[in-house]
Amino acid sequence: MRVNQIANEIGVTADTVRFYTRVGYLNPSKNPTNGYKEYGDKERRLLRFILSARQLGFSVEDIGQILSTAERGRSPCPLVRVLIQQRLIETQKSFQDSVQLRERMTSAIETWNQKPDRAPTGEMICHLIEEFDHTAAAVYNGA
Amino acid sequence: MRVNQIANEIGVTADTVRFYTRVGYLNPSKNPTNGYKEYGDKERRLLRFILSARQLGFSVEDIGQILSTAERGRSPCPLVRVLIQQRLIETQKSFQDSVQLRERMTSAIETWNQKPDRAPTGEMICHLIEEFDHTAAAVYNGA
DNA sequence: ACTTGACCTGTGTTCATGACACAGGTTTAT
DNA sequence: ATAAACCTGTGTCATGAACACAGGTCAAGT
Repeated sequence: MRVNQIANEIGVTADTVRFYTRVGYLNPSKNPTNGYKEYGDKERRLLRFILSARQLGFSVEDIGQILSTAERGRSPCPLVRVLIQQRLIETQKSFQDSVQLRERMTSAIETWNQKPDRAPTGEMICHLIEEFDHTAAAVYNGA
Repeated sequence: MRVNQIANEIGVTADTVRFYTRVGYLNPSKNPTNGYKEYGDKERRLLRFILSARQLGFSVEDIGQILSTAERGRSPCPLVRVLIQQRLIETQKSFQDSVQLRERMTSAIETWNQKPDRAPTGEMICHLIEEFDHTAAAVYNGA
């Protein structure tokens, strides 16, 4: 099985398979006649596992730790339970960041509907952006 | 004004100031005796503008376009109105991604509370992750 | 046997946005 | 003068792949 075959079978791009190979999580054998990498059952199982873990928000490095724990025959489950808590916190944060950014953006768009375009001056580059920031700061300060 | 002074005054790190200098948005003069960069009023205004725009979700490249439009004396406002719509779409997407990931994560954590740790086998690396993925796929398929 | 063209491969590079490392210069205190 | 503390610019690193590209392979046609 070569890189494109396994990629198609699992439903990812060849570049993704190459990436996980490059970082050492997949260890295909090498066809000596042409140097092509040969992926087998073990790699298929590993790749599926990697994708499942990615779906759950584990980082590529997390997965490396999980895999190497398992390789040593130890249960990776305790580590997995710890790591997902950390990743959940990060996800909450990126969720909150997205919410707040979205609020700022929609608020700006609405405000800008009432405002004209204006050429830049020595003081202002884009009055929409600069004035909105003042407004937002004022709101934030409770003014 | 040197890099740390302007950075402290505006409330960012010196590395951030260096970054915007490197990409050419800030053009400090150079002290010929020691090679240090000298930031002045113009750079302070520019830096503030850059940060305001970043707060609104514009990418660094967006800001480059906005700045170069303004430099040519043209109003950047129409561009700004277009760009923020595009960035808003991306923000919505990252918001949705965060929500869905969070759901998967919390659902996994809850499920895992009922499950024991287990050592890896030839078939399984981490039964928590692999079994959760089956479950999730089944739910998704309406089973 | 040979050639053409289509497809495939591995390796190196790029993306975004700063943070970090580091060798050397500068300022302050002694 | 000297030592310590601090500052500077430049170069590299980080994520998780996607992309570029030179060359290899393989089937079809001649």
